[in-house]
Amino acid sequence: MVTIKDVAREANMSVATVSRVLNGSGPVSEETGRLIRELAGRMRYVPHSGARSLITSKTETLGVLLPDLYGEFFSEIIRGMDSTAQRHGFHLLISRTYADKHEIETAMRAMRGRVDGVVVLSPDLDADSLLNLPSTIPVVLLCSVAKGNEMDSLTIQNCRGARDMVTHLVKLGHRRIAIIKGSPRNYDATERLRGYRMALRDAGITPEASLEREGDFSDAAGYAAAIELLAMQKRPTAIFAANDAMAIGALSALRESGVRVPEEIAVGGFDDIPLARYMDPPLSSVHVPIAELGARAVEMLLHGVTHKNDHPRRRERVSTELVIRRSTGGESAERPPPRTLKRETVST
Amino acid sequence: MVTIKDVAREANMSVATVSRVLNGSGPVSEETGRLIRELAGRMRYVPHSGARSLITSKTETLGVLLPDLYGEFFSEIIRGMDSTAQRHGFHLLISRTYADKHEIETAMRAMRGRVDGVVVLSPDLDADSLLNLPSTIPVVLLCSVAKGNEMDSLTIQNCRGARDMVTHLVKLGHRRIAIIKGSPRNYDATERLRGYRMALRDAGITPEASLEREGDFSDAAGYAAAIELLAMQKRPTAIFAANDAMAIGALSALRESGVRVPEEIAVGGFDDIPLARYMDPPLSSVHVPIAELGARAVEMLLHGVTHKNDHPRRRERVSTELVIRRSTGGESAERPPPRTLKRETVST
DNA sequence: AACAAATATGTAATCGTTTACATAGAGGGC
DNA sequence: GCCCTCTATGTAAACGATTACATATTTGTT
Repeated sequence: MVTIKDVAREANMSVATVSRVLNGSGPVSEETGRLIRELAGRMRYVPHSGARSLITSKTETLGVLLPDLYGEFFSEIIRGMDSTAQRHGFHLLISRTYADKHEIETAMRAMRGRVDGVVVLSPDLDADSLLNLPSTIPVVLLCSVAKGNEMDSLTIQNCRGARDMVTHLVKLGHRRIAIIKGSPRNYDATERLRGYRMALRDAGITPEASLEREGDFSDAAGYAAAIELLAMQKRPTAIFAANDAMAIGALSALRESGVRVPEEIAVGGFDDIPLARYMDPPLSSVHVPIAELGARAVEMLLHGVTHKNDHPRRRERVSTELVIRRSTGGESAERPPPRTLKRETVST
Repeated sequence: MVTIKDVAREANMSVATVSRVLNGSGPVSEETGRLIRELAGRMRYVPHSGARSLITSKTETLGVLLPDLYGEFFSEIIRGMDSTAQRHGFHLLISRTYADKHEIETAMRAMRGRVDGVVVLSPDLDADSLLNLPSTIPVVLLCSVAKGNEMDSLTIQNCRGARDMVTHLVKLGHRRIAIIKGSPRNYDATERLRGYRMALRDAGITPEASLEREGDFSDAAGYAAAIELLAMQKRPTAIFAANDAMAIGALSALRESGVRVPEEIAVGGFDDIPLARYMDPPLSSVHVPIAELGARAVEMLLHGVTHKNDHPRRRERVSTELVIRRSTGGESAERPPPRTLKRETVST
């Protein structure tokens, strides 16, 4: 593997000069510059980033700690992060962890010397507390807000989004609106529940415990909860699932039970995953700009990395948008399946 | 940031001893070992991996070069890679590129000194040729087979999978079976086309150009192709889409046109993405074990990395499996939406 | 003509590790 | 008591870059 020394020898120059040419630091004669650049190219010299980061104490790499989550959310958030990072010349070191304190801590240490900063996605409410340990590198906390500590955080406008959806249902005349909740330990889930209750109160409706069903963001949970709701004497006329996966599970339960959506029961989800529009009926949801979330997290992190000294900690929130389709029967329903997709879906 | 020197000073020992303790190399007294380990833990010492990799010339990191692809495929393959890598104590450095020669090459160099090996997912047939440059580190080529060079490759059993699906359609009595193709520059697409033709020939049917429609793996393309097929005087009785996204697009075109599936036209896809089973009717497809694909790629790469000297190049292929649901009306149709999902879908 | 300033280049220290080699004391066999 | 072999530790040289400082050459000012 060719090193800077090899190039220097070949060019009859010192390594310092080569380094200066390649980094554009310090003065060099035009001729020397050309020679060395040409030589370096021909010899396929690429600086060893480990060596470089050792002396500059910069790695130009950002760490990403993600819980073991699946599907569209994962890929979208990485896309947002990577494109932003790449635009700034940074790489992404990705690590999946279980969202538990110990694992996160282990992963954090493993990143030492490899990254200039870390984005931690920690929807598990417990996990954030340990993160209070003063980290030596900048950290951005995603989908969770750490209590009174020293890192940036970025969250989804969960409460507002849920409130919008439920208010939408209320406007359609629904009074008995059920919710299929997420895990009580999940930050997003608790916020969405808060928004649900808020919207009901806004409408003068008293939240009712029997209409709040446990769930865990899985489609199986959505299915089970829907079955339970159907068994009630006083059925709800609308169901708000705290995420689309559960909404889809619920839809399939309703279909099996011969319940018409939205005529007998309206269904709304949260996330607006791509398949939402392909459901039958197409699922109304709360759109979350996932890639944007990732992009913004990296931007915040990069600011922390480059302005380490003066970087005021921030708490931001990306906004959501209500997307009305046929599953809630709203008047302004979106047209049936769109012909063009913003983004191409590539199979393999 | 605490270094090995700090620990050594605190322990009144030389850095060599500390290094030996922490790496379990060389002999140390039990007492010294305990002392240093305890101290290192308390001081939160973590070795600087850059420095370490400089001297050992190992990074314990694998690079992953992915085209800008979306959705489930991306996250699943990363999952498979990461879990395997983690099990071997390796990290993943992920970079998205456009699948073009220049970009791939740039990304490859940027990885120099950062990784011990690279997995390159290069479905674009052109891109593989440049990869022939003798890379200094091991490379595993995914979803593409490089011509007569020196890297491992791992592909999907595309041809066989497509053949199985089409044969299944033939067995149901179909004779006029259309295909919605992928890009002719895409390796998976061309192989699936090959499988389609093979199955037809096996059944004594002559492939017909008018039944082979262009597509690009996007749902929009599937929709458009289906519309075209419906406009033919002699409509096909079955459609095989080269991936699920196009199959879903086709389904929605058929629904809009009031064509019953599978009674009037049967539809089969490829990939078996998670939403396939939620379609109406549930979509028959060819299951691709995506996570496994990623896992196997990393395994091959790790073998190349650790047995650098004697590592015979291999060409492997992961097998697919036909999944019959209602969209092809096969007799042994899978039961309606499964109640439990192997993997939990977490929203955020 | 002399000297300062600017330009081009080289020398060597440094970053945080690992590790080959050196050293020193302890134990054992004769 | 001598030598050999362990065991435990220290010393210092790498690894491949960057960069402060030194040096030599050129240019410009007076």
